Parts: sequence; C-alpha cells; structure tokens
Amino acid sequence: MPELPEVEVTRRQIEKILVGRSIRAVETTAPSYFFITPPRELRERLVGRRTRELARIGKYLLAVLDDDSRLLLHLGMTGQLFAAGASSLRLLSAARRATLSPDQSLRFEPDAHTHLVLRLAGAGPSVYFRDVRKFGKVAWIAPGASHERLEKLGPDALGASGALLYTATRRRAAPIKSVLLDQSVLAGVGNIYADEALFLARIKSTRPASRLRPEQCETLAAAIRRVLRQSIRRGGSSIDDFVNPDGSDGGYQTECRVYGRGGEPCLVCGSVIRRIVLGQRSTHYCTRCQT
DNA sequence: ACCGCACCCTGAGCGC
DNA sequence: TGCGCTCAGGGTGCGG
Repeated sequence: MPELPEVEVTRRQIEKILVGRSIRAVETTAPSYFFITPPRELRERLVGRRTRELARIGKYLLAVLDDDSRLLLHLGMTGQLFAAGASSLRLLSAARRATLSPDQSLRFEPDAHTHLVLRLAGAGPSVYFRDVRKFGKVAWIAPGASHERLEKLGPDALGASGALLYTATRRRAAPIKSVLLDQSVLAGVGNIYADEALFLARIKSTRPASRLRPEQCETLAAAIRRVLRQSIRRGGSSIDDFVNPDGSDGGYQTECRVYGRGGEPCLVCGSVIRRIVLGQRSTHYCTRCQT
C-alpha cells in the first residue's frame, strides 16, 4: 500500500526517466473508475508534451508538463508505477507466477491491469502504471487550474509539526489514528506509518485525538517525520504489491515494529501486539508501551 | 464540523 | 479440484 515514502521513492526514480523527455504515445485500458480524465482526452492532452518536473504532494504525484498543464497520479492501494524492463514477481499475478519456469525471464509485459503506458521519445524505457484494484487515479489538470483532490490536502507529512497536530486535534473526538489518516490534516500518512508513528510516540491508537497534550503532539510529529524519512531511506515498504520503479523491493517492511505483527511479542517490552479494526482499517499497537 | 460507515475493485487464501 | 466466502485498504460521499 503506497504511502508517502513509497510515493517519494517512486518519484525519485521515475523522475530520472520522465523529466526532459517528450511523450511520443499514450496507451490506456478502457474508460473506468480509474480514469478521472477519460482515456481519449488523456491521449489528446499528453501526446507531444514534455515533462518539466515530477513533484509529490502527500501520496499524489504531479507531472508538470511544458504547457503548464499537469498530470495527477495516485497509486491507490495496489498501484505500481515502473519502468519498462523492471522485473519483479510482484508485477505478476500468482497464476502467472505459477506457470513461470525458474529460468524464464521475469521481464514485465503490459497486461490487463496496465492502465496507462507512456511511450517516450528517444532511447530509454516507457513508463507503466499498473493497478489491479483500480483504486489508483489519473487526472489531467489544465494550465492554471487546480484539482479538488489537491485543494483538500493538508501540509505534507514530512513537515509535520507538533503545533499543527495540536491545533488540528482540538475538536476531534475521533481516535488519533483516524485523524492521522485524514489527508486534510496531514498529507501522506497511511495505515502502516500511522501505526508505526503512534508506537514510536508511545500513544495508543484509540485515544481520542483531542486528549493529546501539546508535548505529545510534538513527540508524535517527530515520530511521523522520523518513520517516513527512515522508510524513504530504506526504499519504502514492500508488503503486498509495492515495488520500486526498477523492480526492486523496498526494505522497510522488516523494520515495522507493530504493523502486521498482531499476536507477536512487542520488540520493546515483550507483551503481545494487539490487532484491532479502527475505521475499517487494521490497527496494531502494544498494550503496554502505548497508553 | 465531525463521525462512522458503505462503497469502489480484484486476487489471495481459506473452508467445505 | 473447485466453488463461494472473506479480507485487504487508498479515498469519497453519505446520513446522523
């Protein structure tokens, strides 16, 4: 599940491929929920454009094009943005993995889930956007225009501050974990890093947000920044589908202290990590360390 | 303004 | 072997 670190790692790698090159051709699947801008219009808008910059806001990627229009990308839950030539088992369904002989090349060929292909001018790989569950999104934004999804976002979570968290949580009775997942408060934190940051800050996920004291907001903000930065450094978390644009796995999944460790012992105190469901999201915390 | 829930989607993994 | 069920969770949008 791509959150800020995975999107940032993706941005850094795709940037090298995309920036400065013009789009020669655009291939898409049929119109669907996935395309905010219909595929046909997307092709018309993008072909011939050159990418000037690849930016990130929260979990969104924004390709700034040479006519000042922008291409908005969101990886959703299972989105994979990668370079043609990447090879990873994560890019294949289990059915295809099963039929693969050990010596066979893993080089990815576009399949039914590859919803957007950008063919670039000159030498160098195409860029593929694959998304099995289609929770990802693609939208074209006209020059000078904005997009409602971007306008709703709070500040990027890498710049999380205690003051911001304190202000944002004053009238929120919801569990602090739910507030961290609210992208209008802080953009970029998802289920994994919310659990990890709350563990580091020793704050129980279910605690009503408004009950956090100023110093706890400071601690939590620092934990969020730290967890996100460390994950970026390790190449993100490859838990189910996430794969780096070059096909390699991230390394942060092995550093998770609570996420995905329900029933296992806490690495700090040894008591059993609890798994509950909060706001339809699996939530993991240590009953002794987090209060 | 805020909260909690249903919903969008598809493949994996399970029990029978 | 194979069906049908449940689960996973990004985000939006609804009713209370």
